[in-house]
Amino acid sequence: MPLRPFTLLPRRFQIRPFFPVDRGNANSARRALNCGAGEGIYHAGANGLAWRLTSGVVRLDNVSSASDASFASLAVPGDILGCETLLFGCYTFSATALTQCQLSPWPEGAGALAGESLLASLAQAQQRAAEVVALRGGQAADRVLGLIRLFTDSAGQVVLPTRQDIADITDLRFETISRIIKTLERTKVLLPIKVEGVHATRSFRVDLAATA
Amino acid sequence: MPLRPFTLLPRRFQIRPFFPVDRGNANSARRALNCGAGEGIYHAGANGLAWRLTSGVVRLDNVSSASDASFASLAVPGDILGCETLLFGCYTFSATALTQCQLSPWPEGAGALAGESLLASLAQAQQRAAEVVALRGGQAADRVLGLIRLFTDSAGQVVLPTRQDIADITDLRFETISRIIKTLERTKVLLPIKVEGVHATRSFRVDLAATA
DNA sequence: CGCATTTTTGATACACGTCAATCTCCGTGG
DNA sequence: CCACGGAGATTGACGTGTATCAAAAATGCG
Repeated sequence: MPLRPFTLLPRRFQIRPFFPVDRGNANSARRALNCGAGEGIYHAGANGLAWRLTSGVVRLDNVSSASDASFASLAVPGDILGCETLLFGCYTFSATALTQCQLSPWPEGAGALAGESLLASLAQAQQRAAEVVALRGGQAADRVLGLIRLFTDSAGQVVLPTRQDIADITDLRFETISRIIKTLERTKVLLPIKVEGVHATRSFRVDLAATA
Repeated sequence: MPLRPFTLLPRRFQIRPFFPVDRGNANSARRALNCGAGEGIYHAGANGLAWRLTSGVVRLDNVSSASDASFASLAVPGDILGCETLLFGCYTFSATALTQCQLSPWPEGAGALAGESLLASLAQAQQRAAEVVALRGGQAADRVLGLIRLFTDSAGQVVLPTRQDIADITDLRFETISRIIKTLERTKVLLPIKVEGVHATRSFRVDLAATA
């Protein structure tokens, strides 16, 4: 029984993202996909294509019961999402865009499944695993800084996901995240900036040198 | 400057495992490899073969400076280790056997690098990442139970790594691990058993039903 | 047996969790 | 254009699960 996009439950008890979108036709057309922050991309148990993430950051969740989701991993540009669907016919995890995202169907071409390309993806997946593990160890402030580093673009700007998403990734509480980010603002590590279409509390200019 | 196997430093500040073994010749022969618990398999920055783990559990570490190692990930039977060496010419992580381990050179055959097999390894790597992430979230006791579940064989017996290794994996302190395991013994979840060649405090019969 | 390593246990401290109130942002409709 | 309402963010007061420090007890090896 699907819930409507907006429910009475606090966010952390909601069925994670809203998945009203039926991409059935779009999928079979093998077109690139654009997702806004917070949007669901696919749901565990469903079937569909595998994707390569070309921009943005995606959150993957284990979905045990229908109404419960727990953070499993992250994907950043270059990573492959949902490749298990090619083997098992359905997705193992649910995927949600944490920032504006672009995805393209994978594998890209006829010969793409062979050799080097796939090997590189495997190495990249193992690298990613280590990075995500690192976001869940050590002092709270260091975890948040690690996540900020992961989300910051080459121009030194960052669009963060909600405090609750950051909390899920780092295994902290959203109140703790809020306190840490406010402290980073006060110490000039984060400078709030205005970005079109993004919640005012989530976009910053980053000065990681100020952490030292 | 390599340290001798036994140093004055407490274990958690040591260069993680001892890597005196030069496997150069054995490697080029592409023979299967056996490792005892605690033994180093390969070291970050070195070059060598990629491996498929056929039995046991392996710990992977990020090695930043020469004398510092931080937990990065786990590998269990079926997982592929060090595949990045085929691309970059050297290992990204250091690998250490947490239990008795068997490894065989990878890829196994001429055609093994193609298609399904590699795809399955990629899916498996992503699955593993989610499991390791789960070991670093939630209450301390639940993390340890999750790790015990991961190490328990089909016969319901388990050989755990040292308290310090468990602590590194779960991002807890070894004193905390010790307390939790002792409590599990007292509540009959873990029943100490004697296993040949294994430290007495590390082998148990497991009764996970007793946790409920 | 004696010593190094690992584990256990106790006392105490603190980082983060919990609960609850308030505030800010932003979309919606009068 | 402004009032309204809901989601998310902030802040404070207080509690607690683990960390920390220290010392003793087990285990295994030479």
